[in-house]
Amino acid sequence: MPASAFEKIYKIIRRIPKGKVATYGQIAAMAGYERGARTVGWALNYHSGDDLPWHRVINAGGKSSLPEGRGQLQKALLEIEDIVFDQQDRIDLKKYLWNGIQRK
DNA sequence: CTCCTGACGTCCC
DNA sequence: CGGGACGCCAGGA
Repeated sequence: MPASAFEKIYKIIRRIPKGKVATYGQIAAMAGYERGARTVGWALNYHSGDDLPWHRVINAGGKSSLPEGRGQLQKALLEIEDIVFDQQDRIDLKKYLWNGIQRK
């Protein structure tokens, strides 16, 4: 039982399959907060655990919003998941964006 | 109760 | 194309 909105967000993020990525807005929309993209990021920042594939969460620009420090870590983790970055350190959302939003 | 902040998104200039 | 500002939700002081 989702005691807080975080629970829902965490749950959704955990549903992200390997090799796929999701944007804050997308997750927010799936959680029911289409305009609460910030809340998603805030939840992740507040959360501290390895059970959450936070590295699969990126911004609408297909890039990590984190500082270089965590950004580097995130990039490394994503590369391990078969995700590639372009010269601009951006991810090809057309190929790696999680289509779980369709909940097919 | 009010003000501020935050791993975003989108519009406006 | 780049930068600035507002809006969104939730929590902490």
